[in-house]
Amino acid sequence: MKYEIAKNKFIQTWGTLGTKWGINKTMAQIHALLFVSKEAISMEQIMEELHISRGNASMNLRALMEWGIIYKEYKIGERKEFFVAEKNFDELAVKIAKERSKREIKPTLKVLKEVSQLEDCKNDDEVYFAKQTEDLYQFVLKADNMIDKVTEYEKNWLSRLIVKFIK
Amino acid sequence: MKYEIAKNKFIQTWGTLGTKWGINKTMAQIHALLFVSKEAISMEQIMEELHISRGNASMNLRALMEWGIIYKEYKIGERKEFFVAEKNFDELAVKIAKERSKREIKPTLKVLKEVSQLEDCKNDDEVYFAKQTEDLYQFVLKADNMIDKVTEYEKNWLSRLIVKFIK
DNA sequence: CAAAACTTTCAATATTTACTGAAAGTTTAG
DNA sequence: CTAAACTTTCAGTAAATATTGAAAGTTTTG
Repeated sequence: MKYEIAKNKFIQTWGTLGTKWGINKTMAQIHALLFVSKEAISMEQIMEELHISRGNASMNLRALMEWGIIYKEYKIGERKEFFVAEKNFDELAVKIAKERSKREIKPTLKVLKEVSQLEDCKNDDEVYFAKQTEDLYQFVLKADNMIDKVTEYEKNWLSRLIVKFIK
Repeated sequence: MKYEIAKNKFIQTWGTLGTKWGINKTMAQIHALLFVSKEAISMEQIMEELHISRGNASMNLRALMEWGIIYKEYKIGERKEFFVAEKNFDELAVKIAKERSKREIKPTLKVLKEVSQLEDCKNDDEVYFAKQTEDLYQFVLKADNMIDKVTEYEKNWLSRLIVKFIK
């Protein structure tokens, strides 16, 4: 496959994958572009390569920086800002996992805890609801704690996890 | 909190969480409703509780069955179909993980492999692209294999994983 | 076999989500 | 200080996605 075709295909595929996981297409595409770029690139270049507007580029670059998976870089003698992606895979996975935990899992846990504490469980339906939500709370909590634990201080956590599990 | 309020809040929250992970709101809400219901419930009841149309209910029930996380049930003397959710947490997590792997990860792996095989890498950019996509392929492959491995025959895999990791 | 009881389909429509682009904001250079 | 170079914001619009509802399909019953 030719470079231009391959690069474009990669960017499109990563964008599509993003949408299926609740990440907007442009955000995923910008990440893909930076991820395969050896050099830091400017907003101008991003707009051009992805055919997107200045506003779109600006907003999604900010979002990616908030996720901590791309960084700003300054070149001497240049006024413009340039961007680079986090290139370490474990670091990337850790940051995504932590951010999603913070944004989505933890708020959900809070609600699960709330709703599982019913005032008074008169009938079977109420007892069952309380039990199911309580159990779900415990399960999600356990999974989320594992994310915290595994990603906190570990480098190469994925490899270590695999080794440990296979044993 | 009162039962009706709590139940509604749980359904809404689960629906919202779904949308953030690329699952449509109604699908997640139907799942939530069935998940906290002791008895199997009919399409009619689902439509009523969630205020959705017949078509919407029908399509999302089918989707949930394709994911293997809800089941049809028949009651004697009743013409209607009733539905129940998978209530085992490990089973639920396994099915979701496998389905997402099949639908999203494996197709992505295929593309990653393709694009990493560049015809000829003349310049630095091309070499870098090939390296990054190849490394990404390996990383995603490793993660996906772990999902396969962990979910294939194991019961209580999450607990076992935690125990193994903490050791 | 016909009608009743139920489910599925899908074109039209509504809703949600993302994107644009021009104006406003900010920083740097001279 | 102010003009140039650049970035951000956000109201309006476009695109993507989900939902409706009525018609078509299917199964069961008498």
